[in-house]
Amino acid sequence: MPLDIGERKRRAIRGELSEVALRLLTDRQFDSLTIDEIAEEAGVSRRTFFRYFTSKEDVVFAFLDQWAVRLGADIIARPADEDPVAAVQNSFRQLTAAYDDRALALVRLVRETPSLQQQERINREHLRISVVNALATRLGLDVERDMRPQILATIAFAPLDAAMFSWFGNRSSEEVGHLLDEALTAFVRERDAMCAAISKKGKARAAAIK
Amino acid sequence: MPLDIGERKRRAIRGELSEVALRLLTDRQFDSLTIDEIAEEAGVSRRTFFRYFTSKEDVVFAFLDQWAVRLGADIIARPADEDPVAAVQNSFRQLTAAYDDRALALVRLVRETPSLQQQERINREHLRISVVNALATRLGLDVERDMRPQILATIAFAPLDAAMFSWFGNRSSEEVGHLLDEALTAFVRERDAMCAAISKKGKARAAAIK
DNA sequence: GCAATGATGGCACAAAGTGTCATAAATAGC
DNA sequence: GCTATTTATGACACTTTGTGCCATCATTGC
Repeated sequence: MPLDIGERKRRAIRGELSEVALRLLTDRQFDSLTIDEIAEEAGVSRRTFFRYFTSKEDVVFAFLDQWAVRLGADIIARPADEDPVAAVQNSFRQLTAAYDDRALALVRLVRETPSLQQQERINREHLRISVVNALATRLGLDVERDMRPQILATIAFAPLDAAMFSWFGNRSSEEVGHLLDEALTAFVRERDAMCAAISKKGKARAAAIK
Repeated sequence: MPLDIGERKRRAIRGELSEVALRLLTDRQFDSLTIDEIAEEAGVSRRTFFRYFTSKEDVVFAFLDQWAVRLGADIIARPADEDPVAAVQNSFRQLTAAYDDRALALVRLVRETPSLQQQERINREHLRISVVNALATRLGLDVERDMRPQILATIAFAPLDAAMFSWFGNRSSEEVGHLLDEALTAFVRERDAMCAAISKKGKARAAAIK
């Protein structure tokens, strides 16, 4: 049974509302748009709006809904012998390829709206949690007791974070794909430097951390 | 001139307000506490409250005010030949040692209050940005153009994130210091595994990421 | 057809957060 | 010590968010 009818309808309305909101926002400040306005334009009541979205911020990110789910699935589906960090990064690359026009509108909004920056953080957190769970599955570890998936996910996400930070920050005019490339390059370089330092200093450094 | 008198006073009032708020919250839900109540208890008007805090969430984290600044300074002050990641982690260790009772009350609140979880995220982000800047200073890099400080900061923060995630999540009853130890152990293990994998597979893996 | 279930709209309401202005307090200059 | 100027506060009104509640309407099953 692929999505019962009710769920389909619900998704459609959510999509409709989010589309209306983004359209109204094309040349405006996020704060200046009220929910009453969105609701009226979409032909529903404000009360109904809040049955589909928990907050005004929520509606802007609606179209990223399924990302976390897909990313997790992709990671699990990767070849079992692939390095975990590489698996995450390759899966994520696929996902960013799906960025569409709405993403660009979104970036402008996020840049100039603190409350949307928060929402973006939540979004990324969801993505991260999804990655953590996927890695735990891959490695056969229990997320509740073992911190390794957490650690690996954070490390694998480092380039993504750097790229996003730049994109939503002072380099929003550049291609996100290009920024990600740059971040991955920096990642590889730092990782290799770190490894080189370790193999040289060895136990001395391990002791220093402790 | 160490802090003009006005700034001192301002800090004192902020501290007072935050203390009152935390006291009122000892056995209550965060949402059930109104700003009117805090203001009245502290003997100021609601309008004045909002001159010291930008939001209700803000007041809970007030006592962490200077952490980011201190952490950044600590990192810069570390021996120049110390490994960057180790420098961050050692500095952070010092900071967590300063966790006091208020931190425990805070954990309970954060656990059961979504809006505080957001604030906590923002807090951690500030900490991270502070680390990024400190690392850039240390390495003589420009944060605007070079992503390496970002990458390094994220990697160095991985154990912290893991520890915090557990602490604010399902292991809030344990010592945060202990959780951090555990995270650092996991970090070292994964880092070493990563390095070992690289030195073995070498270029094959670098190509796979690309 | 009819009953039950669920979605919607309208209303009222609490609370957050902001603009504005009058007043009180602190500070500087003389 | 007195006045002028700046700065913090309080009071009030206002917009908006988000929620509880209930009557109404549509959908579905029988």
